[in-house]
Amino acid sequence: MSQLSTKSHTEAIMGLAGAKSGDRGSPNPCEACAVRGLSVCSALEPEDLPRLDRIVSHIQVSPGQLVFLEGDPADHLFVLTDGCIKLYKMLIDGRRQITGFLFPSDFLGLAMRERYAFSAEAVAVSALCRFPKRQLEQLLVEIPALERRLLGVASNELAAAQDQMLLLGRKTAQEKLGSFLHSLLRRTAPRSKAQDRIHLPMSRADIADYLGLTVETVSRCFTRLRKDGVVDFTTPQDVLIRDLGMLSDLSGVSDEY
Amino acid sequence: MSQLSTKSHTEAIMGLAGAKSGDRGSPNPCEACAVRGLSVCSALEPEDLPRLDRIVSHIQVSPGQLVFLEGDPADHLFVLTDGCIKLYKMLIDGRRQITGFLFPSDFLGLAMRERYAFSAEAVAVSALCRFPKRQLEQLLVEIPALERRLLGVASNELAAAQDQMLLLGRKTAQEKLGSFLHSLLRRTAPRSKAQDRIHLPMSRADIADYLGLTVETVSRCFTRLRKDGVVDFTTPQDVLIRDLGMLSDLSGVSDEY
DNA sequence: CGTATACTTGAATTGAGTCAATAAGTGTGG
DNA sequence: CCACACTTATTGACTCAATTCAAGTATACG
Repeated sequence: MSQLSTKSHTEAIMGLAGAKSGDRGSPNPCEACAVRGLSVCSALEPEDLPRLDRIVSHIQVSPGQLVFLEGDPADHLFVLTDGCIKLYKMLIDGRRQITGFLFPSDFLGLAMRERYAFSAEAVAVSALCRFPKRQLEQLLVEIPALERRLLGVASNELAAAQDQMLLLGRKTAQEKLGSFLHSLLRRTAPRSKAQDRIHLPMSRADIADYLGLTVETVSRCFTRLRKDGVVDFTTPQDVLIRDLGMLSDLSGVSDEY
Repeated sequence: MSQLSTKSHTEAIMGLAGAKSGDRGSPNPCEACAVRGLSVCSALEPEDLPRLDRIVSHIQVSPGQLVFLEGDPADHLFVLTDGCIKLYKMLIDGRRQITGFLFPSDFLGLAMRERYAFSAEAVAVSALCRFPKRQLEQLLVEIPALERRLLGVASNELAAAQDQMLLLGRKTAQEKLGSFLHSLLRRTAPRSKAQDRIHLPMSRADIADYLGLTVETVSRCFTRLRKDGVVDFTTPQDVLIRDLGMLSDLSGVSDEY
């Protein structure tokens, strides 16, 4: 288990990244980006997009592949354009806490100083835009709107982190699962056709490590939610929400202001 | 328990704040501020300080008094200059999770959009500088270094939030207490005379709600740490670190990179 | 088609919680 | 200064939600 070694693993991806970047025919891919309007990039005026194109490269990662490892020099920032990424921290004995799942348009790389504070690993086949930190920092100076936007993203992430602390510290296993499904629904439903269906790209073990539980408890709680008529499973990865009211009650948060 | 009402409680303090602000003799108190070099204000050049003085007011809060309540309109940002503040979120049934303790020089008010995402309440008699959000945002536009600094603060807080998620989701009660003492030592020792003593301004109940435990478990774990020779208590609020090595081991984090 | 992997289910165990009592401070007023 | 009430912290006995250990079942894959 060399997961916590301080050796940089970012290089492993860089070759792939270069290849992928070179493959692209379009001279300004940012303009055609599917998540542009949703991500931090929306802070840019159309005429500024080429400046982003100049410093961006594109990488792809397969399930289980690392984007970076906790402790690696934090040389790059990312925007996830497709797939799903998990972020996690580990204790020396292997206990793991997943601190977040990223979905398309999410920004990656805020919680860092000189080195990444957590590891990032692909859950599904994923595509990311990669920005060299130095060059992006230069852009921040030139485009204040981008920095403002980044502060907004950080603010949202901090609020989400506090919700997760409330979940981890004070909710029951059943409530944790309910909250998890509820927040996934809010994040992914807008971009999906079926408003009452959730696809779970991550394993039960990932869900357990995100909620501070074990796989067995996750499985048991899912079964109970199914028996109570709150949800149903087409496959273990595909959830149908049958009673949104009950799910909201379980998640413990009355409603958003 | 009207703790979660959406009515603003900020007004209760504003009268006090005005009085306190008026009391001050100095025309530019920021210049003489004890925590200036440590807080976000250090991003300002000396010649910019008067601009901060123009929009700042000073408030004081007693233990148990609210600075603001979750859901209040987020009209102000703060810098803690003295004392200790706890931040928390609650579930409808009263379960509480403290998401952080603030100490002098800490910034308050990042995790918010239109409304505060958590409540802030004084643990000890505390003094804060209060900045109207609109006016501070204007300053951010004019002083890019301030915005850069704020992004750095947000980055640090996000990293701390992830450490706390690891603690809440995966550490044992004993490890939680060890980590808590260890991080308090790192935060407050540099500013204190005794490098091996920690003062705990918060109650056992606050510590429990911060670590996702009960008061009884906190008490039992403290007793065990004492019996194991890791710490000793002069009073229930004053801890003497007797074996820093053991404490570090317990906290589970090998070391900082 | 066999084998590894992921998920589910059951039985036994346990770490932390709940309930209850005691002890130690803290402050108030006589 | 002491007696009283009140809050905070500690300790003990018992309980339980979630974990651990152990099968079993389904699903994907070479």
